[in-house]
Amino acid sequence: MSAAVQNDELAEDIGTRLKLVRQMFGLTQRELARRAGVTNGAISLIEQNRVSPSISSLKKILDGIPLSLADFFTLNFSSSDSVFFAGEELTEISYDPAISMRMVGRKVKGRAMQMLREVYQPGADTGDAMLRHDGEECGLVISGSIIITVGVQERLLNPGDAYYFRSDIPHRFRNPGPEPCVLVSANSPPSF
Amino acid sequence: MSAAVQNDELAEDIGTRLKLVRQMFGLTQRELARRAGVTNGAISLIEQNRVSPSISSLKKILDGIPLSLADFFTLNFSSSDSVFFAGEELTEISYDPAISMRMVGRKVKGRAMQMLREVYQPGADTGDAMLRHDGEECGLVISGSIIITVGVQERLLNPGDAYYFRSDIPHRFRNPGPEPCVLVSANSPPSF
DNA sequence: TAAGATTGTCAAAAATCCTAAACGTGAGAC
DNA sequence: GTCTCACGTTTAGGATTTTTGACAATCTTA
Repeated sequence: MSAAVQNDELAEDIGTRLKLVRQMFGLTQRELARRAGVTNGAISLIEQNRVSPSISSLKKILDGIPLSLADFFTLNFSSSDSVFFAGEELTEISYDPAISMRMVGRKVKGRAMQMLREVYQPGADTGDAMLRHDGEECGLVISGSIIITVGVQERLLNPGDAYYFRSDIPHRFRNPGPEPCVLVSANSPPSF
Repeated sequence: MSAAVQNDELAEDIGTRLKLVRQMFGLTQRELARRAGVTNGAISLIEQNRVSPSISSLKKILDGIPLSLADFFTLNFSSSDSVFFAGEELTEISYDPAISMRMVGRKVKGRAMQMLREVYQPGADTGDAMLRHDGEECGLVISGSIIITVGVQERLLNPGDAYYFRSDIPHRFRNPGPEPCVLVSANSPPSF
């Protein structure tokens, strides 16, 4: 279904920003309200910019995600932090994987990373219980194809396509095709 | 008088954070209130954590500084961002000025910088109208001594001592002593 | 089709924040 | 000393936010 999030060039207003963040984590107003210990009505009003929440309220809400105030205001929804990169965006990259990987997230501040080679057999699926952990994660599909879900975004990636996202956004990998999918991934900070 | 700001290892609460920021920019509650278009009472209550301000109020207040919400929550008051470095903290540094300068702010993310050699004659003073401009600024005293004021912090620096601060914090240099003061400074981004 | 659950929204009451105007303190000037 | 001024604090009341408890719209399932 890939209900692409509308990439407002700048999510300046708090309401839109909260809504984008909430959807990015796959939460409903009520679910987030339950976790945060506030009412769903409050979240509704805030997201419509009908009210300007107090810091304490916003903090409670973000704790339900969880996300720090600093991260909330720092989060950048502009396309330079985009989740997906088309294969042709990487055409000028050398075939050395270590180098091509860095190029995938070239607009993101450099960090120490560690690469992995992953193979998804036909039908493989990391499952409904979306993965979520600290750090950042990126990868490039080598052969076969795979459906990757990150927050509310979902896409079928073919050889040459790539991804880059924060690992604390719930994510899922599954291979619906008839052949194995091989991809090279990297995560930060190195955990293996 | 050097009313040293209490460096709470983590200024977690909004009130303390706002107070530190306000003092760092040399503003009184009333002056900030006037610039921001709120009342001084509101700022007083917020700084005492008697109320949790709404985002709109906090934004108005920060606009009076000015400082973005993202910067406000990101600002780090921990000692690793400290303003002053004792001379002995630099002892292991080679006598090459270009190298010693980078070591002064070694805990700060590296940035492109440009160095200057400055001489302050006896009585020299950059004046009451505190300097303020974009970028960052650091330096090391070579000979003589100088009183440097940065926000609410003030200190007499002797040869071997050094400083590092964000240039948008109001600052002032003056040499009350009988001999010229020579110091090597660097600022970022390069402006000369 | 209809029942049931889930979603986002809304109106009025309760809770919280912001303003206006006062107060107390401390530092200079005379 | 007293006067004056600037500072941060406090209080009462008006303004804004949050809760409570509903509502209609959209799915899911039978």
